[in-house]
Amino acid sequence: MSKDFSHILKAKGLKNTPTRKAILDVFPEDCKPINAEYIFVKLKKQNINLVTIYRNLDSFEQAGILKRLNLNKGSAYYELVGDHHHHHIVCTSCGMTEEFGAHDIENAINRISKSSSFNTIKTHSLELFGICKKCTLK
Amino acid sequence: MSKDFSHILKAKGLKNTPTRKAILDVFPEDCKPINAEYIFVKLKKQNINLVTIYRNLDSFEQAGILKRLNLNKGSAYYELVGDHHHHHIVCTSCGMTEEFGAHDIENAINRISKSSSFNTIKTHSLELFGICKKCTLK
DNA sequence: CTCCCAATTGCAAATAATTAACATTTAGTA
DNA sequence: TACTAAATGTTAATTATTTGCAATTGGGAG
Repeated sequence: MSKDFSHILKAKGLKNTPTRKAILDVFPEDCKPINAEYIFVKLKKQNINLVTIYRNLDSFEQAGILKRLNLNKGSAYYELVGDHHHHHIVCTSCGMTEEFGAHDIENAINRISKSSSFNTIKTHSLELFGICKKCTLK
Repeated sequence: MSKDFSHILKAKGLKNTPTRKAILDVFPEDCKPINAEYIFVKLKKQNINLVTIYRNLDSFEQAGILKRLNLNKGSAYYELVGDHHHHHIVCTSCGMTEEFGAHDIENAINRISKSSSFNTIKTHSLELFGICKKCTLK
């Protein structure tokens, strides 16, 4: 039961192609971040070109459907823009990620945005890096 | 009048080579982040190989002399690890960066680190992205 | 002070991630 | 149904970074 993106695409002036539907359907509801290669492998039966995936990830980010993350993993990871804003903790050993959200951090970021010399702050990225429990035991 | 890194290198078990001194001397005192290419160009008279720069940036990061940043710029930027912990606001139009620091954010991050399922949090990254005043006027 | 060796560097080539150019196809409207 | 801008496929180029290996060198042992 995956989300229907057709009306969102239309609203953003993007055509509703089978390829786009397939790519968006790969994104897990739980917001787990994935990269272009992951989508490519998942859809290899459908013979979708990797270049097309890159282009669409970019379009979807512009359209506000996806958020691009900096997880220090060598490639760009994306997640669905959901209703709850959150950030990630990344295990630098196994790559596992976990979400967190915190109102006080968002409030502080908003305050800093206002006091900066920038006119507009569009987005921010916040990631924590460490070693998860499983990797600590190894 | 640049900082003397020789004793820091020794303490970290790294040899004190002219190449390393030259690379570290390129880093501005004001913590402005720079990338490998920037160092390469600055030192082109000294004919230092770009590969050597990459290798040393990595060594210096391991040694805690440099911090690697995710500024969404396509290449990795580094800055000297100074006494004052801070973060960056990046202009997505011209690339200009500005620093900021905030105790409440650091406190919140420490609290989240403790409440996460991770055993150890080693580092974090926080960046704001927006449009600086100059670029807004264009 | 000299020798030695692991660490460092240079060089060439390989990888990995992403983007560009251009021809072909197709969604969605007229 | 026909048309056109947008989307896709294909191939090749670019950019950032890493790897393997041979040559060099910093800095301690003797």
